[in-house]
Amino acid sequence: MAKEITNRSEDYSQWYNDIVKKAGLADNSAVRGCMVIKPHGFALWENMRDQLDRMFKDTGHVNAYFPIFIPKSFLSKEAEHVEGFAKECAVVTHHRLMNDPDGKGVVVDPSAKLEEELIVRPTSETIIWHTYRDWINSYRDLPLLVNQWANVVRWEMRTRLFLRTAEFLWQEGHTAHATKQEAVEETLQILDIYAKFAEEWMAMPVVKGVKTVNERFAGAEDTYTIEALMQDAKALQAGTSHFLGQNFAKAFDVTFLDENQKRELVWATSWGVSTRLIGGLIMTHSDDDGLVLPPKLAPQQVVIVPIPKPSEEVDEVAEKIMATCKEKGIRCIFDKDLKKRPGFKFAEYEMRGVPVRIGIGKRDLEKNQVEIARRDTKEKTFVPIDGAVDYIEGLLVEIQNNLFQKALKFREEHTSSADSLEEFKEILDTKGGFVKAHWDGTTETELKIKEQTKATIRCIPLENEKEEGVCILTGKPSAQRVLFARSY
RNA sequence: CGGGAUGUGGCGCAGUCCGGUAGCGCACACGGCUGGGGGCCGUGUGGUCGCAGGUUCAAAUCCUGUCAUCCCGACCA
Repeated sequence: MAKEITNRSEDYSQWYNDIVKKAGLADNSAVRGCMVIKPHGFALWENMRDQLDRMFKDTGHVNAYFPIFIPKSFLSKEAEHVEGFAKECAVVTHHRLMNDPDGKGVVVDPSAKLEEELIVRPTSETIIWHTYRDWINSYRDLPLLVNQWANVVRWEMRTRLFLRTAEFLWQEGHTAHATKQEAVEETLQILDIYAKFAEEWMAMPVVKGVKTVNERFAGAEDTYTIEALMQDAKALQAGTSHFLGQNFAKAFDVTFLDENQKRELVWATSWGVSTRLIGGLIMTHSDDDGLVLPPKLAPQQVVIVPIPKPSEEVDEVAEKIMATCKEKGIRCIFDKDLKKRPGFKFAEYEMRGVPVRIGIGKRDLEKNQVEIARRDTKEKTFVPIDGAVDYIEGLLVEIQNNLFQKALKFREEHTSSADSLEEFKEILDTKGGFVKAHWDGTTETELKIKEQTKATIRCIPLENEKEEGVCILTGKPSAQRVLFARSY
């Protein structure tokens, strides 16, 4: 098969592409900028989706579904919002095809032009707030806590599998509240859910913070973010939660009567994470042998490989282990494929990121043991058959923790402080990563720093210590350091 | 959208400069030998050379256009 993966040190981008393709996560498609998510990649997404969905439901949210098409006029209602997306919208202009009168194929029927063009949703704020106007009349209708799992389209110039595609899958939550405080609390609650999911499920450490004016979502009052650091020391925005104030309530005239019979505008939030998380997952843990997956999200947690091939004795033990795994809720498969040899299978499952591999051969059975190999460290050990599943149960937890600790250590080693622009540039050009530095709080300075260094302010961390200092560019006073990095 | 590179069986590539009717490795099929980290030998299947025009007796090769992918930049989740 000779499926070689480019080394990270050689060409990081190519390494990433190789992992995506050779681990069977996704392929490019016939449509520019769009990808085919393959079964292995989709199974991963399903696990992520299911867990997030549980977390949303546990905090009182419900799912709904809104149309993929948005009337063009809706996007004109909130000026700032539309400005953020206008450049990357797909537009539907016609609703019928016809046979080409000149010969082969089909052409757009010019007589089927739409009265009003439809925009393929880049995000659903507008159509949802148009709908909320009908749903909300009284304070008794609030809060309204709705999420949807959907695809969206943003016509990107430059795409990369999972990280930035023209069409992607995501969830978008849209909530309406009676008070500002409640909406702000909702925004932060979701940020906490995202952070918890990233750290406890993806084993990907994140920094929670608030975006600068320049970096925040079009139409939001505040954008909160979770920022992760990839293995090439570039930052990845992994999820955002927006406090929208009353901007959409005003634009779509969504009001309610409060307890005092007074008509008030509602307060809003929106928040989302996307298939981009899969890109983050890959770049946080994987190595030169392929994908590395955290056990909690891995489609298959354990694979049993018979050595050198299935036999009655081996099968019996394997089936027993499978059954015990199933009882314990461990996802386990047994590869009985006769056409592939063990060495091939080892390489293949390493490529696909299966956290634990069990090898069972005649020699093991004689000693009443199996060989257990872990994907994260490549360590192998022999364990008595009877205790194998218990051992694996503990091992999966250990792998999950190890991946998180390893990633955390990497982030800590790649988080620096800079007190001058020279030092700042020096760090970015050598080790990269997050750089904590003082900033005078203006967009102008932020843009100048970006121009000179290609680094942007990823966020102002929420758990930030106050520290007096001076801006590394202008020397003006600053009350705290902010987090800079070059990013995806 | 700017700059650079690349499109040749499923995958990776050679052939292109200097035009003569397509080749290698892997994969795949069949047979045999094997068997604890991507096996070996043999026999085979599979390609209108990204697409569309043009030049020519003749085009993978030369010319024009176009599409796609990758890398770098601007923009964004």
